[in-house]
Amino acid sequence: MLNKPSIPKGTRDFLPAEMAGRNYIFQTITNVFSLYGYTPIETPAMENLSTLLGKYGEEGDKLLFKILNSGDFLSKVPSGEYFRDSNKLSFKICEKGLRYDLTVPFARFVAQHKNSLTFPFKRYQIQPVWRADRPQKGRYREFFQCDVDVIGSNSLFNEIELGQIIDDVFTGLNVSCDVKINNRKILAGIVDLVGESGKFNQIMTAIDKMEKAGRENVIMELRDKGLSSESIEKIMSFIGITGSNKQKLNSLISMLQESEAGVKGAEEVEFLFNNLEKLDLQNDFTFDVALARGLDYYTGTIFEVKAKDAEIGSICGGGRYDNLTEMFGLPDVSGVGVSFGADRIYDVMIQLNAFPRELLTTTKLMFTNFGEKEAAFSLSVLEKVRKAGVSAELYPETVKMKKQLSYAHRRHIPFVALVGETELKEQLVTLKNMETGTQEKISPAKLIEKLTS
RNA sequence: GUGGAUGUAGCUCAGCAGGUUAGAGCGUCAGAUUGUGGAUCUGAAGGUCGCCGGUUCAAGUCCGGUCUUCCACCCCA
Repeated sequence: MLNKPSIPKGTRDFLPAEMAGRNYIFQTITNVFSLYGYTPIETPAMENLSTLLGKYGEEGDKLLFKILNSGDFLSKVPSGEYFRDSNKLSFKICEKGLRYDLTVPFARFVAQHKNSLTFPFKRYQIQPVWRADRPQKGRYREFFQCDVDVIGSNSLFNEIELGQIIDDVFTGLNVSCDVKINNRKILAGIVDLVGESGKFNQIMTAIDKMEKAGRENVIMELRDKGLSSESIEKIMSFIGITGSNKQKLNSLISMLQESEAGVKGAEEVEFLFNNLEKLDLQNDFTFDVALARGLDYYTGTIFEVKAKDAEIGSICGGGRYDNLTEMFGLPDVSGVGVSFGADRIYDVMIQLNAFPRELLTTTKLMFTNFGEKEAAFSLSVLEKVRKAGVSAELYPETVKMKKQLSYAHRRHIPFVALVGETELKEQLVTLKNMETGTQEKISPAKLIEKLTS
């Protein structure tokens, strides 16, 4: 029995119409990346599991796709306990995994190739990543990330540049966004002042839900995690701060006086905003104390971008990581970068109808096919048209005009050249404008002139 | 990973309390004096009712399982 063809949960095929949109996004993004001097790299789809594990937090480890060892993978596993714990067993029989993001493989790449790189190293990387998450709208198991990172520089000018890149990309894509910025040092300072440093990660994931779940739920979650009422109240007084970016920063700096890290973080954010303000940015940049982000490796600035007019999670996110390459044997190299989620950006742009109409057009001119002799003449004109840089094609079969024109119509081909018996005799073509419906009989030279002007 | 929904023609959905040939709209294809699309009219094709199993004389309709998609949680692009 033949089963219906299918693909794994959370993966997708892309039709030509979808690829047009996706490539438009990739092109816009790469153009911006190279405009700022970033160069591309690629890394393998799979990494050694040891490279991936322990970088994304407990939750992240669970979401890694593991790859079963080849050959007789059970032969080396001691019998007994391993066969009662599938999680434990999985690490025994899987040495490789699919990458979960592009940042960790990048850190590995930098540590591995440090001698061939020039620092500060600016790279971009556009490749798919995989997460064994349960799929939902805007959440896939295979999706593309477009990463830009600078590594080997502590300067906050890198952060400013990333802010500009974010602004340029989304302006170019015609999607208006809220760009939220915070700094992990501020959060560390807060947790420190509260005296709950041991619960840093737990507190992070709780307060990250401020916007989505609301104040009450965050308080409840913190209580569930064993924080005292005083601690909770103190935390809430920090993350509940309101006002303009400047006002929030000012009050925060005074509240954080006792924490060196906290003040440092606030000053970094202040520096960032002071500089961003001077730039001509199209999107909204706001300082959000409740922005935490789940990934373990962030240590400084963190970014998160949401589309203003669409219901979907974040479409871009990132931050600074001071110790990631250290895990691969290269200490004291700080990096910062952001990742654009191409698939979600695509979904947003579909929702907002933000794709330019011309995307649908692949061929500008189609020659109709009236018969062998006429088509042969069309072929000679076609050659010249293409040499002039106009994408054009000949309808391959001699079928009814109705069918040929309807084909052109459906493919959004804007011009059709009708070459029939009379045109062949006169060595002319009838150029039809498919939008207005008007047509005129002109020479091949004139045709090219019209289409290239 | 936890909890909850969904699944009927290419698409969006109907299908009355289980009962004979499963419907509509849109789309597709073919025609409306043989060189003209997007409008109209006529007609046609197209469905293992997600899949497997069970209950029943009888299941798209009930039950169980499974897969998919979606929603919440978790987390994130």
